[in-house]
Amino acid sequence: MGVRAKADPATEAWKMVFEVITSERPLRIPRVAAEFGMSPMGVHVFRILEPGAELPMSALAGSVGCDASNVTGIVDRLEARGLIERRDSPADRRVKLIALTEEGARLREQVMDRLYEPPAAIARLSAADQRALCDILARALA
Amino acid sequence: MGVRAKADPATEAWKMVFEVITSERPLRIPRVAAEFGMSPMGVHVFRILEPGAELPMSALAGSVGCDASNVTGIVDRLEARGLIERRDSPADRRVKLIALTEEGARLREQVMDRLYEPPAAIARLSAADQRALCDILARALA
DNA sequence: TATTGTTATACTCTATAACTATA
DNA sequence: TATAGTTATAGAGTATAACAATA
Repeated sequence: MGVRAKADPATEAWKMVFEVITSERPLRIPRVAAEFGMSPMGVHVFRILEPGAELPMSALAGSVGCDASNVTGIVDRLEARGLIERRDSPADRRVKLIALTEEGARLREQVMDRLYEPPAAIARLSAADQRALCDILARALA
Repeated sequence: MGVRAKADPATEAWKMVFEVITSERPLRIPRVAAEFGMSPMGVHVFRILEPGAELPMSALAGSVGCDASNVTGIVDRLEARGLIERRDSPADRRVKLIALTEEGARLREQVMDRLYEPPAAIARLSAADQRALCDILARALA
């Protein structure tokens, strides 16, 4: 190929999204996890588990993208800290539903605040650019 | 606080950047790494190590954000596959410079192609949105 | 028979500390 | 003395397979 052609706009945009994420050292999720004494997977679980919601462990495994056997340990550790609880499902006695405790819901808010704190790259944009970015990404995720 | 106020544009934008990344399952870097039989850290090293460049192992440790003792193993595995090589530094006999081999440079191109392949969320945007996204992110990373 | 969650196990990745060879 | 890289080691996270309870 020799001299590389300039990539198309989609690829260029994705490259820069990538750069925004990876330019943070340490990466956001491990950093926030360490800050709260949790594992990165614990943070993922928190993100998925909204206050008031109940999720089967199998659903949790699917959402965080790891094996079900792994979820047992992740849930064990969060439950030992009183942040989440296992509840019996009324529909199927095999499944256990996971939900935040009140303390878990309080901690979740703090964790999410840190997770969603915009990095320098985003923060330094003009308000107009930030709003335009919102609009475009809203369409991307629609 | 009760009902949450709408977050400011910077936070909203960052949340959505986050969503674009984490909506891919499995996550991009582990997925591409597995595809090429590498560890995620191997992919990070490839990303940092441009063809023709030579980097001390300590610099590599800093860039990928892990301990120097860890780099030894990461480099060992890539070197065993003939993708990178250790070279003696002419300036300091303690340091070893890491560089891609020709085969490594070829594989790097394939790995980068997969890494920078835009996800569905970005790909489905209009060309105008993609170009606007490029412009804004270029300013974010300036 | 199939599925949910658990346990046992082995493998990978990681950081810490001790070591070597240089500086 | 300090630094670059290595080695030894132990801890955390992970997936696989076998298991118990339930469907």
